[in-house]
Amino acid sequence: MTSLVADRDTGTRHADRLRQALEADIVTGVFKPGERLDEQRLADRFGVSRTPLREALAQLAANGLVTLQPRRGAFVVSLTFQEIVERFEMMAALEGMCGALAARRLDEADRAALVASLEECRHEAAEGDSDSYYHANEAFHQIIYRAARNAFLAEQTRQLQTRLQPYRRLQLRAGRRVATSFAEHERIVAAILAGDAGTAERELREHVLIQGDRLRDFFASLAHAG
Amino acid sequence: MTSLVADRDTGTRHADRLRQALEADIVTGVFKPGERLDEQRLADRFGVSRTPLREALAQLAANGLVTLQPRRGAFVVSLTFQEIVERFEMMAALEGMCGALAARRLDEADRAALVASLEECRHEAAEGDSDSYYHANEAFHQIIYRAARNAFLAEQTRQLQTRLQPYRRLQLRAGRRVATSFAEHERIVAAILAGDAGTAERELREHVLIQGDRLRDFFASLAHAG
DNA sequence: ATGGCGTCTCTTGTATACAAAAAAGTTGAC
DNA sequence: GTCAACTTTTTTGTATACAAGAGACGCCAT
Repeated sequence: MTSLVADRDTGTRHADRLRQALEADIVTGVFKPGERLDEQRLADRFGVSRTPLREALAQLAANGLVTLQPRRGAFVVSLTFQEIVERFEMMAALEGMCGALAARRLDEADRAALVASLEECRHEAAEGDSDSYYHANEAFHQIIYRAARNAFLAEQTRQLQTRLQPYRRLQLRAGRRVATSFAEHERIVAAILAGDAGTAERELREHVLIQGDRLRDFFASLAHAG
Repeated sequence: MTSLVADRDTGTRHADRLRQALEADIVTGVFKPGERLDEQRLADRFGVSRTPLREALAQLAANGLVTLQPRRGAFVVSLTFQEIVERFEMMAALEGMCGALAARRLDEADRAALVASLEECRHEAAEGDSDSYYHANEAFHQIIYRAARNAFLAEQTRQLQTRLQPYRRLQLRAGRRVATSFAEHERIVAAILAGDAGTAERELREHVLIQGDRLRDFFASLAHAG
C-alpha cells in the first residue's frame, strides 16, 4: 500500500496504532455516529494511558472522523443527510478525475492489472457473493486511483472512500446492484483502455453518483417507514 | 467564515489555538519546509506545557503539514517538486468543480457578490499593488467556493489552497501575471453568470494550472541558476 | 586526519498528578 | 410528583515526572 500522510509508519508511537484501531472501529461501525468516546475507557481497553489516546483522538478530529467538544469529550462524527450527499458529490468528482487521468497515463502494468481486476469482478459477480464482490470492487477502484499517477489524488480519494464506507454499507444488498455495477465497470475499463478520458470520467462519476442516489432512496424510505 | 472541520471553535483548548498558530507560521513561511519543530522550545514560546503542544502537532500531522518521525521529532513537511505538481493538479480540478457547480447553482446574492468581487479585482489590478490584488483574488475564489453549494468541497478546496500558499508566493511578482489573471477572472465570471458549467470548469482549471506551469518554470530556472 | 566505539546529554513518548468544568445525584420546597 | 438549587462525582485539559531511544561528544586505534 502506497502511503502518503494518512497511514504513516506506526513506529514506536502508541498514538498512531490507536488512531488506526479507532479509525477502523469507526468506519466499520463498531462505534456508531454520535457515540461518545470515553478517554479513560478506551485507554483501559488498549492498555495505555490517556496521553497517547488523546493524541490519537486529536488526529482523528483533524481527519474529520470525530469532533472534539471542549470540556465535553470526543464524539464520532454524525453526518447530516446533506453532508453525506456533499461527500458523495465530491467522491464522484474525484473518481472521475482518477479515471480521466488513468485513461491518459496508464502503462502496460496498469492495463494488465485493470483487465485482471475486471475479470475478478466478473467472477465474483457471477458467484453472487455480495461480500466478495465488495472486495473485488474496492481493489478495482484502487487500481484506477494508482493508474492516475497522482499519489496525492489517490490518497485523498482512498481516504474519502473509507469515510463513506459506513454509508455505502447501508445500500449494499440492494437488488441487482452487483450486476449493474459490473456492467458499469466494463464500460469504465473500455473507456480507460481506449484512452478516452472524457468518457472514463463521465462513466466513473455516474458510477459513484448512482450510489448516492440509492442512498437518497434509502433515506427517503426510512423517513416514510419511521 | 463557514467552518467545517479544519478551524473548529477553539473553546478552552490550548491545543486548538496552538494548531492554528503553528499552521499560520508554517503556511506563511515562518517555519521553513524541513525545519524541525522542538516541542519544549515551542511549548515555552507559547507558555504551555508539551502536552497540548503535542496534540496540536498530532493534528497538523493528520492534516499533512508536518511529519512525525518516531523518536526523532516533528518536521515541517517538505514537498518534492513532483508532490507540489500533484497538488496543483488536484487544486485545478477542485477549483474547476467549484466553478461548474457555481455556474449551475448560484443565486442572486452570489451573482452580486461575484460581480462586486470582480470589480474589486479590476480596481486592485489597475492600482498595481500586487499584494492587495492577492487578497482580492483570494476573496474572489472564496466566493466561487461558496457558490458551489457544497460545504465539504468548499472546505477541502480552501484547505488545499492554504497549503499551496507558500509555493504560490514564490511566483507572485512574476511579470504581467496580475493583468492576465484578471482577464481570466473576467472570462470565469462570464461563464458562471451565463450558467455555462463546462466553460466555467475549463477556465478555472486553466487559471490554476497556469500557476503550476509558472512554478515549473521557476523551479527550472532555479535548477539552472543554482 | 579518519573512522569506530562507548558514554553522556538531550529529546521524545508515556504515565501520573492535579485543577477546573461538566454531569449526575440529592435534598428540599411547592 | 416536579422542579430548582446545592453537593458529589466524573471527566476533561494541562502540567509534571520518568523511562528509553537518538544524537552528540570524546576517545582511541589505525
